[in-house]
Amino acid sequence: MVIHNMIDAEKGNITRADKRADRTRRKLLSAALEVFTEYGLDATTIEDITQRADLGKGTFYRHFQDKEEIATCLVDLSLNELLERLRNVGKLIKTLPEAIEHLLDAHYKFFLEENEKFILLFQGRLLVKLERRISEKMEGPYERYLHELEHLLAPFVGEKIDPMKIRRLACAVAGFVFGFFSFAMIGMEMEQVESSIQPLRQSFVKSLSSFLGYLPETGK
Amino acid sequence: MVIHNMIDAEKGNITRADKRADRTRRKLLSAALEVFTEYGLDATTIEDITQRADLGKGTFYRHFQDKEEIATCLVDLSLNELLERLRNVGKLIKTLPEAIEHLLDAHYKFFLEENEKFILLFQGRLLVKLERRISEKMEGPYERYLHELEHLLAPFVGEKIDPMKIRRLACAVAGFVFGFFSFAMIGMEMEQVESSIQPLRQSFVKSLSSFLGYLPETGK
Amino acid sequence: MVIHNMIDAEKGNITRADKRADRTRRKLLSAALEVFTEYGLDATTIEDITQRADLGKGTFYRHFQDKEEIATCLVDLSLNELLERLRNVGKLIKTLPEAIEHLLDAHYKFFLEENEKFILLFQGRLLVKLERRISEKMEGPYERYLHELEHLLAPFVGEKIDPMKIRRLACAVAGFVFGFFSFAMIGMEMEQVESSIQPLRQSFVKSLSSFLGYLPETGK
Amino acid sequence: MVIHNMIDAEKGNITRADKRADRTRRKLLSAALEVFTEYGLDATTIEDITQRADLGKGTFYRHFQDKEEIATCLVDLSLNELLERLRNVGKLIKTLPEAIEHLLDAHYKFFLEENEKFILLFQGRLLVKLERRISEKMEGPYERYLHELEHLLAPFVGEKIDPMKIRRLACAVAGFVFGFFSFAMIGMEMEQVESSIQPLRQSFVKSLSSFLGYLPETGK
DNA sequence: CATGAATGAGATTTCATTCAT
DNA sequence: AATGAATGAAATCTCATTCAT
Repeated sequence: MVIHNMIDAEKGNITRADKRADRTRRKLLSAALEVFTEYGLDATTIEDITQRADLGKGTFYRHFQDKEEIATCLVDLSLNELLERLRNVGKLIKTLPEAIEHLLDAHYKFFLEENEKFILLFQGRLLVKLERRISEKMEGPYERYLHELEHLLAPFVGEKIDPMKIRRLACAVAGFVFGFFSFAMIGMEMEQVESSIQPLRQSFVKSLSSFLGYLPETGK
Repeated sequence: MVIHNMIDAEKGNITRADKRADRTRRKLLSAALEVFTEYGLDATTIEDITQRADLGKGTFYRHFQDKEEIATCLVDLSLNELLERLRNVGKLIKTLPEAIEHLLDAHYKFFLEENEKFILLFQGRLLVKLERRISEKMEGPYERYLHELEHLLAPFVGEKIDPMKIRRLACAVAGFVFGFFSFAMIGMEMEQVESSIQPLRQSFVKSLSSFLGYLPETGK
Repeated sequence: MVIHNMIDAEKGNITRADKRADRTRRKLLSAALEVFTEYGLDATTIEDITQRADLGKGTFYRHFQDKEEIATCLVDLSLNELLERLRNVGKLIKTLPEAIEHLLDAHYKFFLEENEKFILLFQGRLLVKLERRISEKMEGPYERYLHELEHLLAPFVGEKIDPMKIRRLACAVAGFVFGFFSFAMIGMEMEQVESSIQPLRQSFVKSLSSFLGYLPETGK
Repeated sequence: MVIHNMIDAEKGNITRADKRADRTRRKLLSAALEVFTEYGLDATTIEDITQRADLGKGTFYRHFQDKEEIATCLVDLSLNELLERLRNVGKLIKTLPEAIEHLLDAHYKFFLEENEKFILLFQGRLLVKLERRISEKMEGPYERYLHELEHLLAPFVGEKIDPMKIRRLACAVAGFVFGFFSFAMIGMEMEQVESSIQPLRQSFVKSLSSFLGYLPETGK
């Protein structure tokens, strides 16, 4: 640590080396997302990742401890991105059906646009219940995601509502979108998936709203 | 197969050796289901399976080519079991809502009773989109399952209905149950899952029925 | 486990497979001793060992967890062999000088005959103070060896003697033989080592005896 | 080395850069001694050294070719330090027992005061017999050390004495101190080691003196 | 038919060394 | 002169698969 760098550090400056390392880290993450989607989390080797990133094998270990860590990191990033969209309510939302509709919309748009991230999240979901060691790190993000879903729905539900009911609602929303997508991907082409979800979404919104005791007349 | 056995076979006799082999095969399948559920399909080794089955490692290869084969076999068996229940309509069903309700019921009862099989099927689902090599064998059963779902729903839908709509319906049913379960398993205890799905199911039935243009008054 | 084997097990029989495994284990141990002596504990790779033993790389891991384990095992075996010789007092020993002489003799004969084992034990000695993780397993044998030395010397020392003094004596005996050998091996040819230790031994015996307050006249 | 520095060098000047480089080199040596003692020569990585020295990894290679070189360098420095003490005879020494006593004293004081250096020298000793590649560089210092020991002892021994006997004596002195320390470190606390060597030393002096035919009466 | 010891291909992981800054 | 990110050779280790018994 020469004085020059110390000054940098004090200033909170980012050195050139830091920038380079950051670029490398991003290259690894993006390569990993690609190959995880193509070959599957388990089937992917570290070398698959570094080769795709056009980096040396050893470089991976400078940035991540193991495959698990990069996977958890990607799941976290992807869920954050998804949550960002969920939070980002464009038009004014006043009623519960509107809220549910927005959440479903945001999900399926995200999954359609970021197909790779959907596949990653779907795979990550699976690991949560298996391999105890991983789930500790991995379960966190999904828990957080579910909580946030509840948090986004809560304001549109009467305060007297059983919190358990909101949790069910959140599971239903998340489960429906993930599940439908996962099966639609077997039975249909990508374009069909897109056009299929639209009409289903509407009836799903209605049924979930009424499940929470929503009466269209009153708006509550 | 010595000549002795061939003669037996010709006679249609089942030798003692055959019975023993069959018992061994079943032990392997049941052990595999257990460990696949505990450690995950990929993380499970052949030795995990044979150890759980209290058999020698070599024995595995006498009955299955590799892990893939036993996994596909288990998926197939489990889906058959599920389909058996779906087909097995107890009470008289006349309307579409009744049909959907029955399917949802049968699914979630199966998943609750046979939790291990749900986890297996969920894992298998995943592989279909990944690891090209496996999916060839694995995709079949899921396709068949989806077809059968459509087949079971078709009679309750007007003939003029777009077949695509039925496919969507099947995906929605399958997706909803799989997805809801998968998320419910993070957010709730097993007993809560059970009590949670009940009320949701009803509103889901309604929304899917209306999606297919079902009018309660007419019963069509 | 077929009935046949169960009977074997009950009888305490050793199956043919067991015998084969045992032969392999011994091959590994003997190969490891060789290469550890030639290249050094640290410089030796697992493959060096298996190649020397003319076995597959994987075979090593059937029998030992890692290099550490096989090294500790060898140290243990070698120390046992050495201790066996120490215990095995041929001629009648009545006085302390005779006892010390016997111990020194037994040591240096062992080291001359089993040069490889000396080098191994010397290397192992080193590890005890380093790499905490290893020392836990490795320290045991050397402790035991030191204790046994004390145990062998005790009867020839008056009971009133401070136990600390016996410990010092044991350290002196062990230290002298190990140390002298280690330096003699730099400065001399093997034959010279042999002829060198003889005269030194005698004066060493005398000095150690007198250190413990032994008076030649009284025999105590 | 830019021209500017060359001119300085010609002038015999020491530039600021030179001083800085020297400080860095010393930091590396002292860090290496520490970690070699803690983790062992082989287990230590270059990064362990530079991290301890709070320097960049690349800096190491500016000062030393590899781990071997810094290790050999440290062994050499430590042996020089030890030899310096051996040469530095405080009080007048006239007889062989006095000479031996002084040498033993100097050794064990050095080892007690500079415990790290003892561990290093002990490790280095080991490498001499192993790892052919290293020993070439490493053997030198130990040879030199042994020679110097002989050289220091020679004047107190009759000229007619077989030079082989002196070599044995040197080996015995070095071996005893190294060996005793190494075992004492297992069996005792550091303070005990200190108090233990004192009485042993005296009887050892006597035995070695008489081994060389020294008769107390004559002083020769 | 059942066994489990042996195998080696291939994955993970470490670390000495280089090099652009 | 000092740095530390990147590298890939070489080590460790796992596990599907074979095969003699």
